[in-house]
Order: sequence, then structure tokens, then C-alpha cells
Amino acid sequence: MPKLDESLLTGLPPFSLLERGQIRTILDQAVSRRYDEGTAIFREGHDADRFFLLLDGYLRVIRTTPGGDQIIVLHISPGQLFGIAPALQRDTYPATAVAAAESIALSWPVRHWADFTTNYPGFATESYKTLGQRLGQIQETLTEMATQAVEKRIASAVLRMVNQSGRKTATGIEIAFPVTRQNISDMTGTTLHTVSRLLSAWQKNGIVESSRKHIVVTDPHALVLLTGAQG
DNA sequence: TCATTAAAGTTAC
DNA sequence: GTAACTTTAATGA
Repeated sequence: MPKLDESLLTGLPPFSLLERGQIRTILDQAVSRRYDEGTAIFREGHDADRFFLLLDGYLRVIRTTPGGDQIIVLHISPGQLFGIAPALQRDTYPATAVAAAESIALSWPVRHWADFTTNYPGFATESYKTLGQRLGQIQETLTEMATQAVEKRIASAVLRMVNQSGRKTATGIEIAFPVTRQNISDMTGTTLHTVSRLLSAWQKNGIVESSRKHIVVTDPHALVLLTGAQG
């Protein structure tokens, strides 16, 4: 295994307060792995033996409801920690993580978690901060699912993905990883047919441009309006 | 308003 | 070609 470059971690919030030597130590304990699109990094309910940091690519985090269907609870973008079950006092993963695009992640054995949080300043606070933000976002999404009309839910879901992974293009902001209508229906608790119809309608109105597995938002403001107002 | 069913069209491999 | 993905229309809760 080639040595990992220290610049991989230096800019990232959980590691920003650390010295070079500390980052070196952390990297020397890490394992780097590549995941093809569609591959599961870990599965809900399995023993949480490692925790992860996404270096490149995008992940979908999926939970199975008591009813048996799968919903996408959130996406992970590069630079974020994930699979941090130890932070939740759990010894199994609470959800499944699947690569939405080809991805690269570092991982460490969970037994290092205690070392990291006690020995490395800023690591614990930053980790718990992102964890809190994520739980808040999930809460928000869930209440939204229960109370808002379908069009608003889908508009919110698209905006969330744009905020997480938006990338400017000539015509607008594109979602940087492959998304199918089915994926969006899994995020919003509706059907792929409804998603398809709405995206087609939005395309007619010049709000988005979409093709197979690819969405560009050409009028983000109009989408924001859809999440709040009727029509 | 939205899910379901069915069918046909389109694109990627 | 074929499988995967998308669209469209009809029907009914």
C-alpha cells in the first residue's frame, strides 16, 4: 500500500487543528479503498468494525423502514466522516451506505475512535457537530415527508442534492452524481412515475434540464419557490 | 391529489 | 440487441 498524502486530510474540519505529525499518524493507521458505483460500503445492522471518511465520490445512505421499503435518508459528499457508529454508542451500523458514483474512502478500526476523540483536538467536536447537523436534516426531511405535498417534497430533495453536490455548468447547477427517478422517489416517499411527470413539467417550465441519471437545475429560485408556495 | 398498472419510447452497454 | 431507465396514459382510491 502506497503512503497516503497528508494533504488529503489537512483542510478537513475534523483534522484542521492537528499538526503534521498527528495527521501522519492518523493516515498510517488508515486503509484506503475504492468502491464501484452501486457497491455497499457497509450494511444496516452489521457489526460496526470500522469508521470512514469519504475522499472522493458520493454515497447514498439508505434505511429500511419497519414497513420494509428502503428510503434514502441522506447523501455523503467528499470530506465527510460516515459510518461513525461509535459516536452514536452503537456497535452496529444504523444504515446502509452505497456508492452513488465511483468513490474512494479511508477507514479506521473502531478501536481507534477513543484515541482520536481524546488525543486529537477538534476531532470530537467537529464529528459530533456534523452528526448533529445530519440528525437535524433527517428530522426535517421526515416531518416534510409527513406534511408536505409531493411537489414540495421533490423540490426540496432536488435542492438538498444541489446544495450537497452542486457544480456550476454553462446552463445552471448540476447534481454531481447519477440520480434516477427511482432514487428521488426513494428520497421522497413517492413513485418514480410521479417524479418523472414532475421533472418533465419542470423541464417544460425551464426550471431543470434532465436526462438519464442526470439533472441540471437551471432556475434554482423557482425551485425554492416551489418548496414554499403553491403553484 | 397521487398510486397503480400497463405500455411504449429512449439510452447505455 | 438487451437491459436499464424514462415517459405517457388510463383508472381508481
